[in-house]
Amino acid sequence: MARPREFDEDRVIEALTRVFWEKGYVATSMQDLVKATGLLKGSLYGAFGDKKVLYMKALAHYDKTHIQAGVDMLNGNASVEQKISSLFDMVIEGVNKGVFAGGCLLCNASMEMASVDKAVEDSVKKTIMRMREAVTAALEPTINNFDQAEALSNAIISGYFGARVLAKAGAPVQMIIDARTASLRYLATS
Amino acid sequence: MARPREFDEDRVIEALTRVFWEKGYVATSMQDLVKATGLLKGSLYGAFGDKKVLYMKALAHYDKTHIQAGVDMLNGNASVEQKISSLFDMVIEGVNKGVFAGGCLLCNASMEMASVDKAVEDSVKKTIMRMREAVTAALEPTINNFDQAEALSNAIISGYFGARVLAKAGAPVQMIIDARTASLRYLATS
DNA sequence: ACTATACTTGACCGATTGGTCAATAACTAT
DNA sequence: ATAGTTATTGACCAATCGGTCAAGTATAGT
Repeated sequence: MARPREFDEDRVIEALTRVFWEKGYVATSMQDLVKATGLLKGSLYGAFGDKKVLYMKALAHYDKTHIQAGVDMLNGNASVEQKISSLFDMVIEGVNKGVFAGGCLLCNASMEMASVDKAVEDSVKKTIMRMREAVTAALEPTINNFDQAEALSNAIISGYFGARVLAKAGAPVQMIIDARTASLRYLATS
Repeated sequence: MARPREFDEDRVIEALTRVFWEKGYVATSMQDLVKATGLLKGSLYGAFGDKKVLYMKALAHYDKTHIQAGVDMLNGNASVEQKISSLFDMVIEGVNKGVFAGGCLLCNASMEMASVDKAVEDSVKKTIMRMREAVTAALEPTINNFDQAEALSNAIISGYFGARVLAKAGAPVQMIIDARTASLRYLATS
C-alpha cells in the first residue's frame, strides 16, 4: 500500500532520549537529533511531530526503561533495606560510570521544563507518583501503616532527587552516601 | 575623565539574576536581558562581557543574597530544630509565593550547566560546600562529633535539594513537608 | 504494469541567536 | 574651551534556530 519505514522506531526514540538526557530540551537542536538518529529533519517531523513531541516521546521512553527498572527493583524480593540502598546506589553508579554526570532525565525535565510546559509537568508528576507508589509498597511490609509508609517514601524520594542534583554538581560522593545512610537509618527507626 | 555610567550596576545584576533564575541559561536570550535590564546589548557587553560572564555574575549575586540569607539564618541563634525546619520552609514558601515554582538558581545551575561548563561547576560546588559548612556548624552544638555532624548535614542538604526538584515538578507539598519531618527526625535520633 | 499511498530527501524559509562596531554623546582634568 | 576617555546607541553580522514542502522513491494491492 505504501512505502515502508526504513528505520527502527525504538532505536530512533532511544537515540532521541540520549540526546535530550544529556543536553536538555532547549540546548538540543534539531540538528543534534538528526545527527543522533541518522534520520533527516523531514522524516523526524513526518514520523513523530515537532521538537516538543519528540521530547515527550523521550520522556515516555525514559519512563518505560530507566524508571521502570527502578520500579521493578522495588517490586522485587530483596529486603527493604537492600531496595532503598539500591535506589541511591543507582545514582552513585551513574556518577562512577559517567552517565551524563549521574543525571536523570526525569529530574532534568522537572527543573528545566515542568514550570514552563504543562504537558511536561503532568508527565513528570505522574512518573514521580509512580516512583512514590513503588517505594511506599516496598516499605509497607515493614511499616504496615500506609500513611506512615507514604510519608517515609516521600522523604526517601526527596533524598534521592537531591542526590541527583548533588551528582550533577560534581559534589563529593560521600554526600550521596550519607543521604543513603540517613534514609536507611530513618527506615530502621520507623 | 570620562563619561559616567548611566545605570546602577547592582540593579542591573539583580535583573539579570531574575531572568536567569526563571528561564535558565540557554533559554535566556540576550534580548530577554536587554528587556529586563533596560540596557542595550552593547552596554551589557561593554560593561560586563558575554552571556556566560553575565550568568556567572548572576550566580555570584544569587549566592551573595539568597544563599547568604540561608547561611545567616543557620548562623543565627534559633534552635537547631528551628534552623533545619526553616531550610525546608524556604522551599514551601517559594512554592506558595510562586517564586519561579519554588526553584533555586543554584539547583538550576547544577542541573543545566554544571556538567557542561567547568566555571559553573566550580561555582556551584563552592556554594554547596558553603551551605554544607553552615548546616554542619548549626548541627555541631547538638551532635558535637564533627564527622557525624557533617554526615547528617550531607543528608539534610540532599533532602533540601530534592525538595527543590519536587517543588519545580509541582509535586504535592506534603512530599516536601515529609522531607522536612524526616530531617528533623534524623536530628532527634542522632 | 499501473495506481494509490506513505516515506525520504535536501533545498529552502523567516525569525532569532550571540556578538561586533563605528558613530555619537557625556563627562573630567587641564 | 579643549582634549582625552569612556558610555551609549542602533545598525549590522554570520550562523543557527525550528519548521516546511515539493520532488523523488519504494512499496502493496489491483
